[in-house]
Parts: sequence; C-alpha cells; structure tokens
Amino acid sequence: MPTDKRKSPEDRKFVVALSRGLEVLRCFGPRDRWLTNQEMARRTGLAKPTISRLAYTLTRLGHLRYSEQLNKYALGSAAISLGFAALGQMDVRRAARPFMQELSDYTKASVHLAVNDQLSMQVVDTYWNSASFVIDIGSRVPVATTSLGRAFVAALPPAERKQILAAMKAARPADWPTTRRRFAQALRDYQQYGFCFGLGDWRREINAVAAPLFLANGAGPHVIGCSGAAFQLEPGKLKRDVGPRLLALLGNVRSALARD
Amino acid sequence: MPTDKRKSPEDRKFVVALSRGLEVLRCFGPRDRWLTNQEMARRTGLAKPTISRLAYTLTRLGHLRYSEQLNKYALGSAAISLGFAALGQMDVRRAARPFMQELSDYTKASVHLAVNDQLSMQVVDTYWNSASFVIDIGSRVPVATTSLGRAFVAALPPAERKQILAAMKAARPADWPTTRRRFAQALRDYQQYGFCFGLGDWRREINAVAAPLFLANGAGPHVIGCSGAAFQLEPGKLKRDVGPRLLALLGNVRSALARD
DNA sequence: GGGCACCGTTCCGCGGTACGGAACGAGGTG
DNA sequence: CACCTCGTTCCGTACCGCGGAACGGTGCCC
Repeated sequence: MPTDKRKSPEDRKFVVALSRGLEVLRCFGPRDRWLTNQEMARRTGLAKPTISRLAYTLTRLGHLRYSEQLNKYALGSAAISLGFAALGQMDVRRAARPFMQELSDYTKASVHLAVNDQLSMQVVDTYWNSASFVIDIGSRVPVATTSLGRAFVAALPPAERKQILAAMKAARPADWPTTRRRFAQALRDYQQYGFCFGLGDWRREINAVAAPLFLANGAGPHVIGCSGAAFQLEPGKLKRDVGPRLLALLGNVRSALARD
Repeated sequence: MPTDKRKSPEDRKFVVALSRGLEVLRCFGPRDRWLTNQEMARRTGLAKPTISRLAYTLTRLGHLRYSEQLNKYALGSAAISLGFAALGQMDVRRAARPFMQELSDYTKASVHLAVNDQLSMQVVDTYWNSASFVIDIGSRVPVATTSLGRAFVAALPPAERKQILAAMKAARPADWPTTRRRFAQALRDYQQYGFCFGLGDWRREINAVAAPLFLANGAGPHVIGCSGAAFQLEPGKLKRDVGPRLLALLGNVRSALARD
C-alpha cells in the first residue's frame, strides 16, 4: 500500500526486485526485532519463495542476519551503517545542536529534530534535560497525531500535502474525520504563527510545538519540535514563549548553515 | 571487491538486482554527499544505464533524492529511517549508556560503541566530556588502523578473521606487511589482556583501547572503546587502568542485558 | 555561433534471471 | 506414526533487467 510497487503503465526504469528487497527491510518496525519468513511474506504480500531469496541475498550482504535456532531474521549491521552514512551528511544536525541544547535548557523539556518517512516522523536527534520525558534518537512517531508531523505536512507544497493526507486516509479510514479536522487547524496555526501544536493527542499529558526548516539542498523539510509534560508546557506558554523561541532557533540554524 | 557480487557457481537464490541497488547506496561515503550517475558507475563498476535505472528506483522509494540543478543524487530520508529502525533494536546501546558515560567521566576521554561493516567500524554511540576529541555518532573509522577494528577482528572466529584480513590485503596491498604485523600483535594483546590498542596509527597523538562484546542474539561482536589525546592516555595507563575498567564496563553491560 | 566534448537518459532486442506453484524436508504435536 | 506448519529447493516459463548504441541537453572553447 505505501508505495505502489506495481509499476505504472509503462515504467521500464523501475527495478522491481530492488524495490521488493527494500520493502522487506522496511517491514522491520521498532516493535518487531525478529521476523519469520512467513511474517515478511504477509507484510509485503510477496510469495514465500520470493521472500526466501530476497532474505538470503540481504543476509549475504549484511543487511539482515539470521538466527539458526529461531529460524528468524533481524536487521543486520549493514542496515545500521547505511542509515548512519546518511546521518553523517546531515549538517543541519551539527548546526542545530547548540541551539537545540539551549532551548532544551531553557524549557526543561525535550527538543527533537526529525525527518519524514512515509507516515512516520523519524527522530534523528534529541536533547533533554530533566529525565522527565525522553524520545530517544531512532524513535518514530506518527505524522498524524504529533506536532512534528503536522509541521511537516503544513510545510509541504499543496500537491504533496494532498498525497500524504490521502495516504493517511487510506491507512486509517476510521480516524479520518478527526485527522482531517486536526490538519485543517494545523494549517491555520502554521499560517498564523509559523508553528504547529500537539496537545495531548499523541500521548495524553504531553504537549508540543514544532516548526519546519527548509534547506537549500532539495531535501524535504526537516522539523524541529519541543515537547514535554502538559502541566509544564501549557498551550499559552507554547504559543507565546516556546513557539517564538523555536522560530528564533530556526533562524539561528539557517544562518549557521549559511555561514559555512 | 568487498563482497563477491558475482554469484558463486550455482547460486540461484542470490538476487543480483537487489545486491546492485544496495551497492549503489553503499557508495555514498561520509565524504561525498552528492554523486553523479557517472561516479556511481565508476565506483560500482556497473554500466551507466543500469545505474540510471537503479537510481531512479531508489529515488522513487525515497532512499535517494535527486537535485535537478546539480544532476546529482544524495541519500534520502528513507535510508536514514532504515538505519534508525535497526538502531532502535540495539538494546546494547541503551544498556551500555550509563556505563559508557561513567567511563568517559572518569577518563575525560571519549567512549565509543561501534559495529562492523565491511572494512569500517561504524560508530553508533559516543560519549565525551571535555570537548577535546570527538568522533560523532555516524562516523566510520577503518578496521585496519584503529583499536575498535582490531578488537573486532581479534574477537572473530578464525575463519571469518581470515576472510576479513584477506579483504584488507586485497584493498590495500601496499600496507599489508604493516597491517599483518599489527594484527598479529593485536591478537596477542587480546589473548593476554582482553583488549586491543591503537597507539597513534590511525591519527597521530590519539591513543585508544577497545574490547569486544559478545551478545546472545547472534549478531557479530560489538566493540566498545575509549580514545583520547596521547599525552592523556599513555600506553601504561591504557593497559593498567583504562583497559581493565573497560572490561568491567563490558561485564556491567552484560549483566544489565541479562537482567531484562 | 558553430562545433565539440561530455554526461545522463532512453531505446530496444537478447539472454538469462527472478518468479511462484508444487514438491520436498524438517520440526513440532496430539 | 500420521498430521500439520513452515521454510527451502526445484524447475520451466514469462518477462525483467542488461548494456551497446543512439539521442538530447548543457557547457566550453576556439
């Protein structure tokens, strides 16, 4: 469902075997460390022998590893390594570090840097102070219900925004009415303030603000957000204090990036 | 060269297209953010049209992104996301955190957690105190010349050790005599002390110790190491103070992992 | 501005590769 | 011991990916 693996009308450029292999890697969520052949087949919709071959190939390349006793596969170190190669090239991360740390110090809450992947926001950097509430590096949070996701969607050009909203509708039809309303609000917030809110709808008692950061390098927008206990970050404070500081932070990051 | 992409005698299970696609992703090192079609072709040894198709596929899947004005490709957010999914499942990382922090506090040097990938060690977690010397998360260091790499190789079962040494010989024939000698020494160090040294041969004025950590989950050995300025970490101190503390750290991590 | 060199994409026919239904083998269970 | 489940292997065929060659675009130099 996520991407239409079926090649469009006459797409001879699309290499199906590669796409399928990556789809296999993708079915390892944070939840499931070990997957059986069968489970991968179910998730990807591919035939068992196909999975068997792809998994074999991925194992030989180090992207998966195999447990003899469990007869199950898990992600291997090559997969890690691949992601980190990508991470090392994110100079935003380096540039944003001191400012994120500073905001975290000021708010006593956690500050996150995230990028989008499918219907999740992938947290690639985190700062926190009191050990109150921690999303670690590597966590993924849903686009639909978090300030990070809303800021991302709000920042998207209309065409792409439509696409991702459609994907969300398809993924969770039951939640769509709520989702739709929340994103409409998020869009208004973004236009009015420059940032979006998440007030207890991802996790109760957690409030957050987030704002997008556009870079010159042609990547999708990155998002920086600040989240913490609801009693500590009431909506008023987010709107009048934390949000504006977040925008200032983004400005600082942009000029730090422009400098070098 | 790294892995023999050419299928062995009669390996009908190996999916070449998938392997090639991943090889394309692999050619993005920390150094090179943007690669042209041609450069990828050169590095992988594949024909231009092949690269073109693979890159197209990877771009559609979000693992690469394309700059219209540069006519170049860079790693995309899906690649990041993939790596982090793997990272999130490394509970070693969570378990080791407090102990690594502690060792870093004590030595005033940096402490690293790394996994192996091909001929590099991939640093997946870092702690440091004084801002003296920092290898960030995401860095890669060579197996050949670092304590991290030596500890990894020394910990390998003989058959695999032979393989990786052969790969290193093939990659840098000129350095082989030195490399060979150094690894022989590393092996002795490992047998005698349980850890290996890196004394200025990766970067001058940097000394380090590292030791492997075996886990029950069937993954290759992880490695934890401590590195810092040579004048601060003289060989004697590494051998008598830091090294033994490193071994204690490993013990703590193991029992922390066994607990839950 | 014309010519040239270079690079990336597209074309297209062939070769062989990846596909998946069916058979096989291995554990586990009643 | 028969039965079930799950993963791998077998194998013929369809068709997918391959790469040499042609094409179009861009920048450079004379």
